[in-house]
Amino acid sequence: MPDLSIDVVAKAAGVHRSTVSRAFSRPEAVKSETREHILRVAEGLGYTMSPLAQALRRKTSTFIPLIVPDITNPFFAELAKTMTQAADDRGYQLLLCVTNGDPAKTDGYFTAMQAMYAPFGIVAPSTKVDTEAMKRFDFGHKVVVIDRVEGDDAVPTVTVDSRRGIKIALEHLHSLGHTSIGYVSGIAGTHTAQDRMDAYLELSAESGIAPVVLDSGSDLDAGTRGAEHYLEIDNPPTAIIAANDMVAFAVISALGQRGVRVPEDVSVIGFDGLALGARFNPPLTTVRQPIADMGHIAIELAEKQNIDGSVDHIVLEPELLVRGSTSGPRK
Amino acid sequence: MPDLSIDVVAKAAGVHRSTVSRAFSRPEAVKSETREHILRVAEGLGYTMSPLAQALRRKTSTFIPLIVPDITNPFFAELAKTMTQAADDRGYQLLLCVTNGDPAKTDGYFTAMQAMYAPFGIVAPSTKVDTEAMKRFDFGHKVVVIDRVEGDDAVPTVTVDSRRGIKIALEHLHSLGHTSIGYVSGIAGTHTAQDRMDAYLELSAESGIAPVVLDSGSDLDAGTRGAEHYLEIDNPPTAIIAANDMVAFAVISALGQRGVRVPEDVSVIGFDGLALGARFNPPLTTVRQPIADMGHIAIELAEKQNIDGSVDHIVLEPELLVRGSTSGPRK
DNA sequence: CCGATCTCAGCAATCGATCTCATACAAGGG
DNA sequence: CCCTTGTATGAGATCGATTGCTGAGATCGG
Repeated sequence: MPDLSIDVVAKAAGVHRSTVSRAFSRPEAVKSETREHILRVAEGLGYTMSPLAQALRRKTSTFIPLIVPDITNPFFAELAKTMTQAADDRGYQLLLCVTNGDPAKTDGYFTAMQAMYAPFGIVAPSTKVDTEAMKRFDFGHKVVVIDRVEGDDAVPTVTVDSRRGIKIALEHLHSLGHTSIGYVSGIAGTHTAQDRMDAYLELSAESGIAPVVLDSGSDLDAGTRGAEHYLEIDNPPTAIIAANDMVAFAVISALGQRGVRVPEDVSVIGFDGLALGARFNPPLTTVRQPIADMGHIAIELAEKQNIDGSVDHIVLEPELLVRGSTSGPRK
Repeated sequence: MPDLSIDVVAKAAGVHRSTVSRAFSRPEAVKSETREHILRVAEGLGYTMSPLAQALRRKTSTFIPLIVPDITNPFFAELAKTMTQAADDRGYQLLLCVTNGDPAKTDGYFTAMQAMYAPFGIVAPSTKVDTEAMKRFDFGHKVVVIDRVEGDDAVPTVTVDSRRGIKIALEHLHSLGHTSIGYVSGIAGTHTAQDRMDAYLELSAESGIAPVVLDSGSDLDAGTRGAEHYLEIDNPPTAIIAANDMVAFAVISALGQRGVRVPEDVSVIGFDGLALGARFNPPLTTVRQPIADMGHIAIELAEKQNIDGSVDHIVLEPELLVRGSTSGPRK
């Protein structure tokens, strides 16, 4: 196949390459008759503009990186999915970047994103470290973060109201009759994880209930340890809040292996609202984050900032999703 | 920040830009003394080469697209994870492309990959359609497929031996004492899904057992329907093979909601070996695919083809992963 | 009928690198 | 001492697009 450059099309259409360029990217600048002819010729040749050359010349592209720590984590996978959609709804191409928790890679992606002239990027951080990496780059390229960011109001963020989410979970459990409610922490390091934990502690205190933190670890084994801890307690709670759905899965699994049944013996509620939860055994009751909205909003925020320089911090409302992992306490 | 082009570095180092270029990409072509000086200067300036400009000029890049139908599916997520690693072990940058099952998007990614001068691409197809899309592009850009491909030996592939996997599952179940073993199909359309189903049917026939296909549907609800079907049968099988782990999850979940317990009432075995399975309730016994190997091999195959034009078809061995979802039949 | 205004398309420089070719200088052979 | 050979760097065209500037015609009012 002969390389399809703009010049080839220009020759075929009998015009200059600048005209072809304009036909594509500035339709009003070329007589509509000519334009249509060019477009037709291009179509016939199967021509598409080189995003590379375009980006190089324009010093701006439509590549927008989404930086996530671990695509294997369904939360990020769902985020990636909806963001892909949201991105190309607006004519962007999402580039999924997975750091696997390696800060060096985050750095790499940031410089790559500069080099690719990305107009902006989205970061879903696993740790607070990531946001520090951002500071090492003086960003003409803007970034929006899907999490809360401490001490740096200059970066737009979108989060779900952690406190509200925990409150919803607590209320649900209370209404079911639970009075002793434990907590298993999720991946540490993120602000949201911290916020959820804090909310649990505060809210418990407020309602005069002694908090029972079964595990505050940072890894996926928190669930297993939480379950073990649960068994060691003399008067174990009748319900458990897990910091996120993945932890909830792990808790239920570990509990199950030790003969504790959910929700018969103990209720478990998660936080995230993963689609996967519906197919868990039992289907997971959880606090749903509007993941799809978060994706769209993140992109809107980025665009808005690009245009008028405004920096917003959007906080979304979570909602309760009752499925099968919670019920009244065993009497 | 002043735009960091190769010329800036060249000036700063007091050499011509060609020398800088060579210092980076053809180290042996420049006096080591000069080279080190240039590298030092570049380092100090925080300079990195523009992958865009590089690709444009070289007509080849290190971007390699991985095209998957659905990143939300943990199989593809795990594949993506290991391939990211495998890719940049070899100096490539993996670009994750999600089609969401939309063939039009697949096309889009193919043309994008041409435009980006990707040296090759990896496709993990959801349907046979994808491979047809490939034919519409005459590929100077080569593709390797993670699946079997029908009637087109020209494209390298890597797969797991489906028949062997099903056989392993069957043998495991037999050894546990099961004689009536049902099957729930997975996502249809892929060759592997077809192969697994065929293998089940043939192998059952060979051992003189009547196959019981609980569902042969193509979507994620196959699990639910399979469970319903299971309940309607007079003499239901004592074990079920699910075409993949996700379906196994769904089956177990649906069964659980209907009061059927796994493995007490019925054993269930999956196919994939997802990490998630270890945290399911109960932990899923499954036939493990060496996903990480598949990723590495896919890239090797692509490179090999690029070099000597060879087209290989690698078939990997699956292995049994016994966890908690299988046990002897209830007597 | 003429100059002013407006459209529309061509020209050429440019983005940041690569690569072929040419040049400069050093070393080695006869 | 001159010519060959080789090594190390510089010059400049090029990849595929964009864009400010220029000029050719068309339109229009007086």
